[in-house]
Amino acid sequence: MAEQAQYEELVRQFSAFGAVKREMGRTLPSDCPAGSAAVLTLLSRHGHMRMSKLAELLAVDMSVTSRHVTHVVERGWIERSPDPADKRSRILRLTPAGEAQVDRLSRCTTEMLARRLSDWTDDEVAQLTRLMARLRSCFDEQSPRTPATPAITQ
Amino acid sequence: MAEQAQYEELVRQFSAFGAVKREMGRTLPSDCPAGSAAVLTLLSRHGHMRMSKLAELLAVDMSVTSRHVTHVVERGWIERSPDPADKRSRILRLTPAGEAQVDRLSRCTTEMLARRLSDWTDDEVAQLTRLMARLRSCFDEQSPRTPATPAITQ
DNA sequence: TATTGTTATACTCTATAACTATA
DNA sequence: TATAGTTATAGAGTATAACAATA
Repeated sequence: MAEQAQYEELVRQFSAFGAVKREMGRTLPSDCPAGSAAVLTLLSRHGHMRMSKLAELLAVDMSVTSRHVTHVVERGWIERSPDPADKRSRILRLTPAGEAQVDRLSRCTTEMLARRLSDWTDDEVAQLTRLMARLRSCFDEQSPRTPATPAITQ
Repeated sequence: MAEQAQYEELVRQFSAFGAVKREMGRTLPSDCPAGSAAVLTLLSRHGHMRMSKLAELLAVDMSVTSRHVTHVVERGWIERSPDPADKRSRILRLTPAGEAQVDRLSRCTTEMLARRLSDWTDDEVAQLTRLMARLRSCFDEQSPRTPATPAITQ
């Protein structure tokens, strides 16, 4: 349990993080904004899934997910096929072109981070990653935005 | 210098951080969105300053700063007076009502963080704060958005 | 001419609510 | 009735460019 001044400083860093996000965004291809990149990355990492699952991983409303997915489908990077088991659902899956795009994105962001964080050690990068992951998990739990399906752990 | 897989994981956390930001935003008063809160916090921390300085601290374009400031001025939280030394400039200063609002915001976000991070130690909070500050500094330097005034260190 | 700041316009991301189709 | 997904609408945040006033 930390003190008020510490929390205020943390909030300040949260706010300033926007600049990092925007700078990351500038390195992305112009036809692949951050929302699309997130969709592709998650599908690459977790494999095919339904809209609702993707919305949960993105931690945004399904209406938002739907728009991102439409954008990505229009570019041929993922396919959206009906789920035979439940005709309301649609299964999302990366196309070969989508996998190529994921590679491009990965190279793109990796190079930029390698440049920006050239004086960070492996361990420092890992620490930041771990702390941010933990932070997110603390904001996931007991959220008013908890999805219908309770306690999905991967 | 870290490896590609590590960077990809870090990028994933960057992307997911949006959920934290949005949850933070939900605790703010409805007439004080994140942009306004950032303006107030920076003025409280650094004292009165000009638009250009505030834009630099916010790390956004001055046009964006101008809109946020207008919103905050309209609510009576800061005053925007002409700079006698340079009639193009305007000096921004918290009003007493603004200071009260800063206190409200601080209590608000502090309580929320104390609730969310109840099982974090002081040291862990400090670590995350430090790493995020360093991250930001790595993205500030040599940025294409470097402001006209070179190397302002507080 | 260059700089400070404002405004107009456009784009991205997000949520809420209304809707369709299926369970 | 309830759930999966889409679409319409609205709001916040941002950047670029054109502009006014001053240096």
